[in-house]
Order: sequence, then C-alpha cells, then structure tokens
Amino acid sequence: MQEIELTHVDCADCPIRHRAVCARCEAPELDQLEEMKYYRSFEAGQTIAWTGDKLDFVATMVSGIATLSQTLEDGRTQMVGLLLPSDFMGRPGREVASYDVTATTEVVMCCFRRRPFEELMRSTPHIAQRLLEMTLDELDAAREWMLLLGRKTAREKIASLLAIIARRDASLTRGVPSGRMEFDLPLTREAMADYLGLTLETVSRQVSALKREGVIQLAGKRHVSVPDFDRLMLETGDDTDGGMPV
Amino acid sequence: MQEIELTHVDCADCPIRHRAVCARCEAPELDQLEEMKYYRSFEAGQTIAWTGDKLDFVATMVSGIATLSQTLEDGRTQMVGLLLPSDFMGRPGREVASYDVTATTEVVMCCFRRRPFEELMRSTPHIAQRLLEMTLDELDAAREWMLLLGRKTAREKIASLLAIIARRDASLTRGVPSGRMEFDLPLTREAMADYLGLTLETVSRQVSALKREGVIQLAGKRHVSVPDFDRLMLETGDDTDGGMPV
DNA sequence: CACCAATCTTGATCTCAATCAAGGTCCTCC
DNA sequence: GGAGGACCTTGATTGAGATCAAGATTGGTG
Repeated sequence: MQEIELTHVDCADCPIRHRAVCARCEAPELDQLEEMKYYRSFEAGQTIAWTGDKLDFVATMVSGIATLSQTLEDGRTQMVGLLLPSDFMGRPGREVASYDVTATTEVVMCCFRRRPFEELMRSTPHIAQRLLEMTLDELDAAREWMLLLGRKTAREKIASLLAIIARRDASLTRGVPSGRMEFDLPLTREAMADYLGLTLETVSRQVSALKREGVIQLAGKRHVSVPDFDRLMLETGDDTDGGMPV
Repeated sequence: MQEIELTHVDCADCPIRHRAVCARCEAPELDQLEEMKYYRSFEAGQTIAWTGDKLDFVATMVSGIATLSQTLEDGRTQMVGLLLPSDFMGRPGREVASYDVTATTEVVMCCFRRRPFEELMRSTPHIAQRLLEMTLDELDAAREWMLLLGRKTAREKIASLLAIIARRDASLTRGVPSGRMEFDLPLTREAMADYLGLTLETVSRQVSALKREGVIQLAGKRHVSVPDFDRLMLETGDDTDGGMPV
C-alpha cells in the first residue's frame, strides 16, 4: 500500500471529488478538501483492509474496482458492496473497517485523512448532506440487492448483474442504456458468485446458457456484448416499467 | 390513515425524537421540531404507503412494527427493512416511496411534514449528521442481512432472525443479551419467510426443529423464550467473537 | 515453445428447500 | 356453542442449485 505524491488537480480534472464529495463545485471548502487529499494505488487482488483493521482515511474511488465482503466462520463469503469509480469508501465516525475491502483490478483512490475530514464535515454542512445523499443511494442499492439474493433464480441473478454492470458502465460515458451494449466483466466467475450468493459453477452454467440462447455474446471469457438490452432486462425478473429510482 | 391531534410532549416523554432526530437534547432547534411534529396511527395490516405513492412526511416510529418490502413482477416479495420503535422512515429529498410500507402491528408514528423538515435540516447541520449516522447504521444492517440471504442455511436464517429480535428487544430495556431471554415474535410465519427469503412452510419446519431440540421454547405460536442466548447464537453461523459493530 | 497455474466449463450426483396437499389450532362473531 | 377464517404444522414429492470430479482454455514465464 504505497502512497502517491500529493498532487493538486483543479475541479475539472477531478470528477471524482466533484461527484462524490462536493455537490456544489464552487463551495469555498473545496480548497480545504483539495489540500487535504492524497492518492493511493493498490494492485489487482490486493487487500485494502481486513474487517477489524484500523482505517485512518476515507476515500473516493478514482479508477478500478474494489469489493466489500463479509465471511462466516466456516469461510462462506458474501460480497456486500461493489466500489466503482466515484464511489465513497469508509465511514466517518468509525475507526475500524467493518468489511474486507479488496481490489479486484488495479485501484486508485483519492484519500482524505479521517480526522481532518471529519472536522471539515462538522464545520461545513453540505458535505454531510452530500454524504447523506450518497449513503441513501447505497442503501437503495443494497435493498435492490437483497431482493435479488432472497428471491431471484440463478438465471435472473446473472441477468441482473450483467444489467447492473452494463448500465453503470454506460452511465459514465453514454446516456440511457438500450439496444446494443458492450463491456468488460470486471469480476471473475468466483467474484460474481460471491456477489450473487451462488457457486462459481452455477455462474458458469448460467452464463453459458444465456450465451447459447443469444441473450449475450462472449469474446474471450470476460468481454460481453449484449445485442439487445431490453431482451436482457426481460431475464432479470424486474418490473419492466419502473426502472431505477431517481 | 387518520391523523391524531397534535400533542406537545417534552423531551423526557419523547425518547423517539430524542434518539432518532435529536442527538443533543438541549439543542435549540428542538423547539422547531417540537412544533412541527404530529402523530399518526395505523392499524395492524394496514398499508402505510405503496411503492410510487407520494409521501409528504418523514417520521420516526413511536410504537409497533412496520416493514419495507419489494416485489417482483410475478409477486415474489422480499422484505428489505424492518421498522421498530425509534427507527426513522422516509427519505429527505425524495417525494415518492421506494418500497411498500406496511404496519404489521398497530403502529404510531411521529411525523414531520417533509418540506419544513428538509428546510430545518438544511439550516441545522447536526440533524443531517444524526440522519447520516442512522442511515449508515441501516446500511450496516442491510449488509448483514445480505450475508444472511446469500449464504446462510434455513436453520441459520431462523436462528439469526430470533437473535436479532431478541437482541433488539433487550437493548430497549435491559443491557447486554445473555442467558435466558423472552420476547414476542412480532411477525407472522409468512412475514418471517419474506424477511429471510424462504417459504412459510420452511420457516415453520425450522422453528419446530429448534423447539424440538430445546434451543427455544414456545408458548403459543408467538411467544418465544430462549433458555440460553449463546446456544442460539451458535446456530446463526456468525462469528462468535465479533458481535455487532459499534 | 513447453510448462505451469489460474481460471473457466461441463458432467454426474446429491441435498436442501420449494411445492403441493391435507389437517390442525385459535380467535372472532353470530 | 358452532361456523368461518386466519394462521400454523406436517407429510410427500419435486426440483434448482450445490457438490464432487474431470477436463479445457488462457496467459505468463523460463
């Protein structure tokens, strides 16, 4: 876990901080955030924190993918969070990691030391408000995920995961997801299984089935293309009309 | 959904507002909250809001139990939240309910109209901070629940639910859970099934099994007594040492 | 290029919980 | 007290996904 040199980037160069922490880019406390931040990178497979580790920083994801997971006594593990670029990591007011945090690809994070960040939060209300909004969004995502874990079939779970990744991927670049979409799966079959509460064999079988039936196409093991996003959505079991809450 | 007359109660009489909204009881904005609040009651089985309904208030639970749940197209439903006394309901900044909210017992809520509450939140930072804390706690609970849904066996799910209710029940009255505990199950077998991602038959069978083996005793269908809380915890599959995050 | 390890696929079998079905208990209301 | 309905239990059977077990594909390395 090496630290990267402290760099100053202005707002245009730092969409992360803008999206994740600073709801109003022109706010004066930005300068303080700017001075406080530093970068860290982690390599693929590296553990960023174990449950119970002391964490002296909070951070936003700049690039790469990390996962939060929990484990039972006997080793069964369940992923409980997926950190993609612009997501926030760490809990103000808690010194200790509640989950295992693992980089699944190379990861760069924009970090803020916990103490000064918390003080800043106390003195500048809209940072707390922004964090509240983000936390509420995470809670919504967690609840959607609970519906998936509790009530969806293996096939629906796979389709849902593909749709989530495709949608998230598209939202960072293009607009509304529809028609043909392509993306790289950022997760191994095993990580997908941990996400979905399945075994890796079942994941493999269901992915093969969706491929066989033409719902998706595969180039290599990881590059997915979806000829028709709506067709994929049909497989998720979700309400067709509703879509994401705003 | 009838409104109850607007009552003034002082801080000692209103543990809910104190616990849920006002982290520091002596804060001056309390008076504003006090003036703004009103009570509503719902009868057992009544739907408080359907997904998509406009909700013009936020509220804290005073008494009773309510559930948040989500449903797939074909009717499969999963509970995604359980509201017990002192819990907060409603999302500042969102007009529309994201989940079906149902009273499972008679429920009394202490409500605040959304607009004035949001304005108060904007002007008094520590309300936002308190809400952030509560939301982060909910997120932790949701993630624990995800581990349960994704990776626990039916038996472990039942034991976990009983432990959660017992613990929560105890925390409002006595201190640390241990030894003999007694409580009433506030949920039907069907609601338990929706909580745990099981069918009601499986819930019934597993409850019977735990009873047969002496892990719990039943008086009627709903009154549970746990002769030894640690014995019950053994059945949950959780780490024995860790316990709840602080 | 050949080797090795990691990752993924596929097949055979088993198991836990779902499903289908029948009764039982308790409570309320006439 | 008896009828009706909500809620719960238990049994028999089925089925989706787990488990066990080979192999196949991929990519990196000497």
